[in-house]
Amino acid sequence: MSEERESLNFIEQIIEDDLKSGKHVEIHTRFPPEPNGYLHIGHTKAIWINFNIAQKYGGKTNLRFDDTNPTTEKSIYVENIQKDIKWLGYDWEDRMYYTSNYFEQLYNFAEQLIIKGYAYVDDQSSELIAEQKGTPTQKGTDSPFRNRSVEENLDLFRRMKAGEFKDGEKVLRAKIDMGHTNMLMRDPLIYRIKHQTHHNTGDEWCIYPMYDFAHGQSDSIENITHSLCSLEFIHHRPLYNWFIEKLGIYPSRQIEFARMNVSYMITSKRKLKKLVDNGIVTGWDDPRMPTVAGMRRRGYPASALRLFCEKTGAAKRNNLQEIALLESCVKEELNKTAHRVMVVNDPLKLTISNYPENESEELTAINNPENLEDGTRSIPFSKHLLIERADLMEDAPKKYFRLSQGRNVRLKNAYIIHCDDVVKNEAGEVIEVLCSYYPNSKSGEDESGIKAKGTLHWVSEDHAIPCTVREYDRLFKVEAPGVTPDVDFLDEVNEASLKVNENAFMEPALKSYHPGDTVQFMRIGYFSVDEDSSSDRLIFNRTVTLRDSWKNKK
RNA sequence: UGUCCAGUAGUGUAACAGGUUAGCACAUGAGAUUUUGAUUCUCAGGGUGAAGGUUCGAGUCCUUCCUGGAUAACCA
Repeated sequence: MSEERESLNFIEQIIEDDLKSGKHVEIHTRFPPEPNGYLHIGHTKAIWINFNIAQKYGGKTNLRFDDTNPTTEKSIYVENIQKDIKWLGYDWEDRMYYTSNYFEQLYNFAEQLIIKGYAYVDDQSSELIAEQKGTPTQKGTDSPFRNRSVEENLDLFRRMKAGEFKDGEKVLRAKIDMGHTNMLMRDPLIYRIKHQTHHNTGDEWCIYPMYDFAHGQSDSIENITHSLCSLEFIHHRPLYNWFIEKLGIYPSRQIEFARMNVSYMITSKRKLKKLVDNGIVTGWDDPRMPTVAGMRRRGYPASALRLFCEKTGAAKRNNLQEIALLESCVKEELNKTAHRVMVVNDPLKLTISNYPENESEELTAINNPENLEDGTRSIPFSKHLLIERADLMEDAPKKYFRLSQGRNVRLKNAYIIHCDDVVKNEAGEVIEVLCSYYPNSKSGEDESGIKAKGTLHWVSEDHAIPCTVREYDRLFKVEAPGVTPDVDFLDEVNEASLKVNENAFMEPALKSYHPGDTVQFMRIGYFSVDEDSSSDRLIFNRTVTLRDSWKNKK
């Protein structure tokens, strides 16, 4: 038996090594979002890495809200983040934590640091402190308050906690090295005063720890074995380790991976918010948004997002994933599940001259040929139909498979028809197509022996139901929006990212579909029923178009 | 200009401790099948940033260089 070795990403390699060496017997990761915005495609990768890797090695993943800044955090985000993670298919079981629940512990850690002579209270302004930091090429200078006694530091810090000082009056700093090549090691701030109500702890605290003095310790408190974060935190690792070492607590290990970027999308919470605030999109869940909520509403299945993460993997180099791969994952998943239905977007009348007036018949359609268990449904057929205007061409080239005078086409699930003539208005536009049908060419029982190269979708005019189709396109017209210097990302917005079509007609069976259902409009694309739909008018969001190799040949 | 990280087809990602023609996916092109010009299937093109060195043998090790990214918030 040739055993193929499964290829591992660099994180899995580290974990397997740790398991093999006995460093760890169980893997424990965490996903630590800050509740100050919605989750987006970039977070999807972070979620996938953290949950998937633990799952793979039989470990656990905690959800932890990294909420150390009361200014920007809100419980509404806490709710939505949970909803999005669950929808993505991941479960933190009973392990949902808040960094803010560790405030007492964190405070004690800070006192310990002071007692050990590793932290001091600084009275200087933020401007002065910034000045003394130096530059990457220039060493910093010591604060005049750097050598306060332990007693004085402790007293001051306790009074900070007690609320004796105003915001910005004092800070607690780690005492490391103002000449360090890593600027984060130049006596970083670890506590600041903020007289502000916190979404979780209310007014209990007026001092809040900074990220660097909260994250690693929280990992340690939760016994996180591998703390997986994005590359931008790489410079923080020495500091992360420094606190763990000085405090003598459980040594979680920080490992950095490259965050995922996707072409034509942005993942900056600030910029995303601007799109919402400027009314460029209808909200955080607008189907054009790269947010989890937006993609869900667009009709992207969670399984497609997971597949996308899997296919793009985890590595340490900056990357820009092509949106085509994401869309290919979406289509791969939807191809397995979506019912094939018929909707005409740009209707043109088609009359079958030799079909009796005022009569109709019910034809049978397979819901999904990729999954026969989904059964069949019936579709009404009659003399007067609507077809896609683009499916008719006069004087068509030989390679054209659709309708043209004198040619045959198959009407999907129905009959083969022959195009006899077209009717035009005064402006010379075709307003109706006249055809005749071959009664013995009915789908499933075709005895006509006639060949038709093309197959068209259609609806019966008298039975069709008007509906709205929102044709979404990419939100930005450049591959990497928001990164070109001196270019406002708002100028890179694709102004034609949404075209609303109120003139579409759907087959009647679609009436029984509900918001969130995603179907395939045959020959067009995948569409998801939007939550804005009402019982008398369905609204569809275009999820993604089908591949169209004809378009490219033209 | 310090420090750190990274360079494998168009885009991503593999190649387990140096070992056959550098694999896979998407994208691209050609063809077959098809009652969706979809799906499916087959085939093709195209790659180790550069130069030296070590070695029987280098994407992998060493040296130098080049390129890209990160990095100076009382944000996370």
